[in-house]
Amino acid sequence: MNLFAEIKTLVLETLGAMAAEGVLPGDLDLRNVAVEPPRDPSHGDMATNAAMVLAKPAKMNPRAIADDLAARLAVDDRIAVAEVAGPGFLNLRLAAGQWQRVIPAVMAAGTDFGRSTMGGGAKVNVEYVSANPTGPLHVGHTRGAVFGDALASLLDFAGYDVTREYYINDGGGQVDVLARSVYLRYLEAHGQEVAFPDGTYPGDYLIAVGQELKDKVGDAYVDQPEDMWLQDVRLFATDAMLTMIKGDLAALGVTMDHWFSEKSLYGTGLIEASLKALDDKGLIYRGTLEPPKGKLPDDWEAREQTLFRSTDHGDDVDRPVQKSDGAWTYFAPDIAYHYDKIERGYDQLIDVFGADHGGYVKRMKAAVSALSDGKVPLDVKLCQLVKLYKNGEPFKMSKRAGTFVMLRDVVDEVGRDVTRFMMLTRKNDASLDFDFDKALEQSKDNPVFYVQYAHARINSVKGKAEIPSDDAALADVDLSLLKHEAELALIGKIAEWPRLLETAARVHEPHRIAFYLYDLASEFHGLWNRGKDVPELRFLQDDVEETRARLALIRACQLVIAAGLGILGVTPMNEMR
RNA sequence: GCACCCAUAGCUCAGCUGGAUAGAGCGCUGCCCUCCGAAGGCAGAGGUCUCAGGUUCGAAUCCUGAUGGGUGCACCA
Repeated sequence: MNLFAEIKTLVLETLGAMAAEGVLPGDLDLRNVAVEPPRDPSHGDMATNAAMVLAKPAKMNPRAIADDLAARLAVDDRIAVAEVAGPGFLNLRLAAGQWQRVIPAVMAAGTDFGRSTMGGGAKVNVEYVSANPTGPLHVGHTRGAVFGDALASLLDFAGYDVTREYYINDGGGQVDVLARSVYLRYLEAHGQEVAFPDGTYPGDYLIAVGQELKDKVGDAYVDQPEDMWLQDVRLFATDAMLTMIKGDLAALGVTMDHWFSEKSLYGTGLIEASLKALDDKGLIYRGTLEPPKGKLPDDWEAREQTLFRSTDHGDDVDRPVQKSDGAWTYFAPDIAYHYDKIERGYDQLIDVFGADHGGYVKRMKAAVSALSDGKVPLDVKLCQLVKLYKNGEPFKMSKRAGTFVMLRDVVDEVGRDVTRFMMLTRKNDASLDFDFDKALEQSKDNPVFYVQYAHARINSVKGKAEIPSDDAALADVDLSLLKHEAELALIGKIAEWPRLLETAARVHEPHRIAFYLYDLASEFHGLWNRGKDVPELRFLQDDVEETRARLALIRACQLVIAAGLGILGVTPMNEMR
């Protein structure tokens, strides 16, 4: 149940009736008509801008429309008062008992309350993480992993058919580097002294892989030429890295539906097919790019290449798909990969990248637009970097010194739930400060704790109640007993959930859920605190019926918290002592 | 030089795709804490939403330009 949607439907139907009677023109665009909570509660329960939005196209005075609409809406049982304010706002006050209806609706739906059909089962592919298979995941990947995973869950909750996907960059030169690095560790396992020249990965995590390679092949590759072992070691090493990455993701609670290998694009004709699809649209040509403006790279020289006319689809310059020696650029397999996604029948594509990949957004969108004839939208979400702190002091990390903070380090330190929630306490395109100490602090300034605490506290109250407090026992409470302004404020917040969820899903912003949960928890704690000064507001009363009504209220609150945390991938806590 | 992202309270940030008197936490000031969980509570001060134009009934939100910060910019993945 979504009260806002219900009332909006009522408004739209009423406008339709007015059009049918000739009071309003028949061909009005109603898409901008909104029914929203007013910023100032004294304005009523809901407000609609209908009269103001329609005044101009209808060539009518907004107040005239509003007056007529108000009179008609007031007839409905659910509306107590409809009054025109300001230039033509229509403020609605709902009849007694309307808000309270949300509570049995939550109780009946449980943590499925707020599930939406807005997605209509449309197929959406969310690609995230996609880190190179050359080492364990670090903090930067962690944010992308949490963001992508929560976004996928959010879309699922909103009625989309979601696929979570990881693109394995196992086709390029960096896996050769990985293989050589593992080979050095392999020699080391055989007792040789080795040095790690520039362009190899010196990380300790490869020691075990070198040992495993030794266990598998013995000394067969020792002192052998590279072309004899490279191919096999490459396979062995990327497998080991993928196992490691999957383990890292599992520690975060992330499970992919599909792992797509870049390597699988080669030799299968997929790259050729995707480029032919572009060629058939006249978007591939041989040409020479203009040198970039500003300062030229020292070794710049004009070269004829095979180019994709991405400027036809919104890019700034055309992009090479083939190097001058005929080999593919990295962009070519990316085109083929997205071509494959389109061919697999997705209605929408979402890519989650690190902010440092912002430069590729336009060309990827151009490719998808061209390949799908503009039919499949691609949304690219960029995640800004995470700055680590400890005790308020910046926690330095340096790639050079190898003191990179890994996903495992974070999860081991603060736990999966805290990691996930904290990663969503900021909009994806804003950088995020992550303080190891604050993340574990049990106080109001720690949003994870504050939300979890609300959930646990509700459990505590239920335990203290001396009457049955399970959901079945609370199914028939007298909701008219919930009438205090502080109780109605909590009910109102609960009622916002379905609406908030759809907004978050529409704009692909899971952080809105984290902020909402904080607000909801805050509303609950506020009601609790009111009970200090106003004993009649305490949840447990001598009067059984009053107690039951309040238990139902806070149970509904608890269920929405659990539903929201579920989307974020955070486990609700029943006890935090 | 170009593109993208960002600019909101002293600090860190929200702001429901254009709505009414711009919000929260921290910090600050004052009061309160024998009470269902005080790992606090209540109240208050604090803003030309970077600047200048524009669009309209109405702009923190959309457009243009400027300033300041971040990121990326021919065959590297």
